[in-house]
Amino acid sequence: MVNPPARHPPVMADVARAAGVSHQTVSRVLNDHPNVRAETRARVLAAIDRLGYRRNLLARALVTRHSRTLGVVSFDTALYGPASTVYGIEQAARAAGYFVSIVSLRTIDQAGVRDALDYLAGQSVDGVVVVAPQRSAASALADLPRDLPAVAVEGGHEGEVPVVCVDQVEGARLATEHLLGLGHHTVWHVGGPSDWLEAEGRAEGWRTALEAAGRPVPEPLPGDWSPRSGYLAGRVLAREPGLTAVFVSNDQMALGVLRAFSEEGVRVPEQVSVVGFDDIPESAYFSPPLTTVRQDFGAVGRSSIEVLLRRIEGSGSFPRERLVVPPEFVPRASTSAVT
Amino acid sequence: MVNPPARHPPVMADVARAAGVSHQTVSRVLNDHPNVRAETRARVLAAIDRLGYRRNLLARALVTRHSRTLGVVSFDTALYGPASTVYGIEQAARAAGYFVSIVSLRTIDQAGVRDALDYLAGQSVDGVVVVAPQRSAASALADLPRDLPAVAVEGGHEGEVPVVCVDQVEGARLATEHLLGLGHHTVWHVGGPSDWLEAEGRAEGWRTALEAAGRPVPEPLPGDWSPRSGYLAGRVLAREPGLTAVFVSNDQMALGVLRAFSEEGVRVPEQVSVVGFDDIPESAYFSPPLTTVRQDFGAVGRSSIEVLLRRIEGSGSFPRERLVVPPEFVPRASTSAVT
DNA sequence: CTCGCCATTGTTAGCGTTCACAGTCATGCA
DNA sequence: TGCATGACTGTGAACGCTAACAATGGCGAG
Repeated sequence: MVNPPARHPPVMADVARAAGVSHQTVSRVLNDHPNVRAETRARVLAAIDRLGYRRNLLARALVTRHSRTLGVVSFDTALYGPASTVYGIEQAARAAGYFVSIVSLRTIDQAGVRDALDYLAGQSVDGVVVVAPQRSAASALADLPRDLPAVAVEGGHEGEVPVVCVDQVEGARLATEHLLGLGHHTVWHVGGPSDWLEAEGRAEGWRTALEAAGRPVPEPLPGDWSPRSGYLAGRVLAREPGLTAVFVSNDQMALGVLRAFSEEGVRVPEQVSVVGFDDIPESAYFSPPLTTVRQDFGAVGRSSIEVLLRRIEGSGSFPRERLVVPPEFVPRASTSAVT
Repeated sequence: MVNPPARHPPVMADVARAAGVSHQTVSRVLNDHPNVRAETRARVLAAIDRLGYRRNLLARALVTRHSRTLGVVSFDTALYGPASTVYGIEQAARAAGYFVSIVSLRTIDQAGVRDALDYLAGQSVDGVVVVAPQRSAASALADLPRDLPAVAVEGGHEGEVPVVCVDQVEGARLATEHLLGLGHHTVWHVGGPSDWLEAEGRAEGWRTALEAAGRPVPEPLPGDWSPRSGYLAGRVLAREPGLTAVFVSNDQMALGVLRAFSEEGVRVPEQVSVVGFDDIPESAYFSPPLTTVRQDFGAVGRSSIEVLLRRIEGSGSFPRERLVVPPEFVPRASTSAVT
């Protein structure tokens, strides 16, 4: 007795033989083609079930030219922001029936992003999401393969690539106006790395809010997102006479500022009010609990996939797009009115 | 004049024509086959370069039966631990020339893990890494498709699947012995969710250390990794007479404990010493900076890929494997000797 | 001088699917 | 009764690559 189709997992032809139909009919059943007799369909499904057949997506992708895989390029996904964004993207993509292939960059620069995109293109992804918060990364998107649908998250508006982002400027404005509303004469700022678009947007929102209120704009202190850089900035700020309010560009640095203030005997919020940005899970338990601005990473992920799939599945060209997700102000105990 | 191979990107046959050789020779050049004349190789490479040819990995995978893609299944990659682990895995996999396709589970249970594995198997991944810190997830690995190489990270020792993990028991022992060494009579414990293997290991290490020293073992307080649950536990602990030392199962909960102590007027480390676990980037800037136990997620990622690739690329069977990465004790300011 | 070997190259046949195009058969209508 | 119609099914040819084998030609050994 000849060994049937042992060794390898069953293929469509095996199912066809078992069901007494042609492989094409099996394909039709699998693809929900309408013109299949109910009885035939049942027989095929039974055979599929009996043999434990699973369709080979590689072969399918080869002929359809669609891999149903999306590429994601991101900077250091161990960080809270990128990790949350990628998580949101993955959830949305899988819900839409797409696989997600990820490339996480250790350092970000134009060449790195381009290499990553090349790498993914070689894998025949149907499209890519680039979490490109740095100016240098954003510019790598400008010379993207013409036929590879892409969307940038938190990116700049270079080229034709659509962008999904949280309104950083608005978030910073909310934070700054909150502080001004509490009676603070002006607000100091600890910024993020200069080539990050998010840092830029937050600084811009802070500055505009101050200018709109006709207040002096202090020289911002530099930071690199790390608690340590916030701590260093905090040491400096603690010695600044007349300081009553600080807007820090992210929560981790704000933690460093709080730590420095605590060491220097500056009481928060009694003497100085502090606002952060991001609302990481820890912020509500800082000492004191940190007033901050929350970003809805889930919404960003969902929107970016939505935009991307529209370009992949829809045909024709699309207008330059820029989708802005609103931030949410989260008041806590690190801010108070001037007495 | 006939339009050469426009429209679609060039394929191997186009390169062959351009170089005046057969497609098989092009294939040989691409695969570094030795028997190709240097001059021919150069001509082919020139043609590849000129046409901008990129080999279609899908077609290659179809015939070689190797996709050079690894699947990663993980629980909520927005969390620090899983995010760091997945980051390490991705770095190691890409360095080895593999793509990484990720499935991030919102909730974890046996069915979820099995579905994820099915999903990935359907994509013809060459192997999977399961970041399965829960008992329920680990058991889903027991009935894995026989022919799909797999490795569990932080998993149990069910089935034949090799495991890579940080030595949680040892880490907890280090933390507990550190506290006992400072003169504390006993150490309280805030634990993680009961079905997490990491929580279990940490509780075990804590308990054994106490028992080995002949000290009383207080009833551990329950937690769910969140700062909030740590805070709630902290409220209870603050009222515990005679309490001088607490080992908290992760840094986020430790933050909650610190917050509760601060609110209740319990001074750390003067009155109570606190030790966490994980060493998240924020820990060094808590008030006070947190003594904790660091896990080397990069090493875990590298090791898991190493083990997995050995099974994919090597042939034959392998012994049941369990690779343990040592933790590192990080002393900071939240612990001090009993006065 | 002839044979066999080896380096090099080409030819053919898949991998497992979908697509395009034919068939077959029952039905409805003239 | 004949024939167009539409529902259903089958056949062959891609998709772009690698594997297996065949063919070619140059060279040294016998």
